[in-house]
Amino acid sequence: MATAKGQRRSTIYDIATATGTSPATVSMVLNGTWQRYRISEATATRILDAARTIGYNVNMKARGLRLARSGLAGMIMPHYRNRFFAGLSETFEAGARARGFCPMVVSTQRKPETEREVVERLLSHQVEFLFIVGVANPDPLNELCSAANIPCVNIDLPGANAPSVVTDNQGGARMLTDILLDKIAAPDPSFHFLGGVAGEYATEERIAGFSQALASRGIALPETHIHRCGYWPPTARQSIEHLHDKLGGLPAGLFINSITAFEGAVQFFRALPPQAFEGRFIGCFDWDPFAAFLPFPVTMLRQNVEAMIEQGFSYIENYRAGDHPLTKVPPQLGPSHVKVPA
Amino acid sequence: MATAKGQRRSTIYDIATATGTSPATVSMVLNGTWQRYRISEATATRILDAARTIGYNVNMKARGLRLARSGLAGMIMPHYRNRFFAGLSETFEAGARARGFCPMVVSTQRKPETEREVVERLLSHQVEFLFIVGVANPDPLNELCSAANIPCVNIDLPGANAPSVVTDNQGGARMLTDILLDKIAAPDPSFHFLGGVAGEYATEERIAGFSQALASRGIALPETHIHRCGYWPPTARQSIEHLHDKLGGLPAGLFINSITAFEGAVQFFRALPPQAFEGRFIGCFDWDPFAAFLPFPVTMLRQNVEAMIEQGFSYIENYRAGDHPLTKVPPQLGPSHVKVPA
DNA sequence: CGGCAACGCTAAATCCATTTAGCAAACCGG
DNA sequence: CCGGTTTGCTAAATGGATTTAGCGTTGCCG
Repeated sequence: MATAKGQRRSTIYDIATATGTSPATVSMVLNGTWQRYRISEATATRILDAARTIGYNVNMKARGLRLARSGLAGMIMPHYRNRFFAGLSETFEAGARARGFCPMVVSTQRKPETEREVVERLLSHQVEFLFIVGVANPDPLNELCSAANIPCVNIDLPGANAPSVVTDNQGGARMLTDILLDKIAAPDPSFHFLGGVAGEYATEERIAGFSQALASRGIALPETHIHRCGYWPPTARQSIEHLHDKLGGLPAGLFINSITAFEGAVQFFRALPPQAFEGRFIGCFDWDPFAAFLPFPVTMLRQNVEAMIEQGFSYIENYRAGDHPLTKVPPQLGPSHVKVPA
Repeated sequence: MATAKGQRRSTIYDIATATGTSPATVSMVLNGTWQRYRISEATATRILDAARTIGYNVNMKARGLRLARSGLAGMIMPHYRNRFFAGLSETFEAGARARGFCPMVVSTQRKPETEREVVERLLSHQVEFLFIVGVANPDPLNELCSAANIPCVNIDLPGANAPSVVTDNQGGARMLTDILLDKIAAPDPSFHFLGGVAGEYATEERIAGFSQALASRGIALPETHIHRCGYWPPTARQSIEHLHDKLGGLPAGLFINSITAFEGAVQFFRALPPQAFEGRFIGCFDWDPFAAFLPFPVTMLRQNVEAMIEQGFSYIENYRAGDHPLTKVPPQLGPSHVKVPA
């Protein structure tokens, strides 16, 4: 890296020399603790002026080393390519800044090896706490944190070894399914579930909620109505296409497990004529501003990003090692639901 | 729970004590430079083992302080709420990691004051270089960097005081307009431009390209066809609504300046019947997977995020103070264009 | 006028990792 | 068996900010 070999960045020693004082005095003045140490106002002003004119900026490396406080707040997450994750990181950043930290958010593309490496890096940079978002298996990462004695919380996917905050997947799925059911006139509608990974926490929780809502209205849910086709859009597309061909049309109710699977479904839907959607109702457990305006009725759930992050900070602030509670935050109806005309 | 000592994090001194060696030896072994310093293999293995069992992790604060190299790569950007910005940060992160840095991306919500504060913070954490993305006025930020002697590049919006990488807005707009023109049968179609801010770099460049494409086919472009209604969706919505009412329908060609303005337009479009779009062609200077599947024909341009970031790194790697080139990266047609049937 | 406090500031230790200079012991050739 | 080299390691300085202990003055009281 061909960094211009110019002049060194200025230090408190430079200021001390320039003002004929000592580094200790400069430090006290710049920290605002000078009154406590009986530095005269004249000296303080002189130092402050000098600092301003040479454009001094603390070296957090040195400061952090001395104080064992880095001022860094860490977060890892899969990516930023949907509103849920984008919202989580922006809310986290705002929260961290409000609390006097510098946020450090790194995306890991859902690769366990990258996740591990990034966590190790963040810990070696001495982040003071860590939010772990959307990680399939947070346990090894939680372990790294507790070995380093750094508080952490899991967001979106829970773990047994750290406090966790997740969306109320089951309750949300029940709510979404009930909304779809309310719209449907047919007596015994066929409902299908699309997307997600077998055995994965969020998927199974949502299937449970979906199933409960159907059961409470006496609607059967054969295992064949559940299509855990993953999250990758092309796979989801293929899956819905197969289903459509088999049924000779769309099912009356379709519950789509995530915005990513929805992206795949939309790619198939656009080939269908408008009447293919008559009497059919689609729900998606996620929200996106454009998806909300597609040419067929979709009810979207928005996960309560703000509440989730707030709860995460609250866990960090009241951190007790060995105590691993789990909070489930209810999702909300997406803006589209409100605006869609009946 | 591999922590031997519950409280403090372990240091090379701990390892030295545990293995009956000196901190210097430990440092050499852990850095892999021990062969060069003639440390015996037996000692090296002993130290490595000890490091592993107590779960040692370098303190980058101390290391960075000594080496004047933090290992941190900084980036600031407005937000992550669209594919362009999300793509920029993910590509940046991958590039930084590939080069051995720990990426530090912070969003600033387009607030100049936050931008300034965040840059100061990143500098005080000694980032080794800084990518400045989508900042209306990068000059004061570039100045902060050069005062701290830290290389920086501007991405998306250029500045006169640092190397800059932007999309070829003018060329891209010309290309997009030409595509729309090719589709239109009418002899003298009316073309409108929607979105963006008067005087803003990208907006004016795109208007210039738009205007050139029209001019080269002899199509008039009165100033009243250009609607710089900002980026906020509700304003864009209102603007397109007014236009529609005035014209008694949509214009033959509509060039929308950004995905955000497009979001507003879509909110209005959905109230229109399908035939309102017959013979009308819409282009958007941005790409989104859902927007690409709306029920009317949209041609979307995808900015070449990968090439932009690569060019940014190349500027950093060949950094020469005082040299401030500008690269314009051509955008590409969004995936939707390819798939849309004629 | 001696003693003590208040005042205004500084020296030096500390945080942890890196690296140069160099020490003691083993070893070798003659 | 002595001078010289090699081997294997350590002491100590360094980087920048913080903080405790303390030093020299002046001012005040008795």
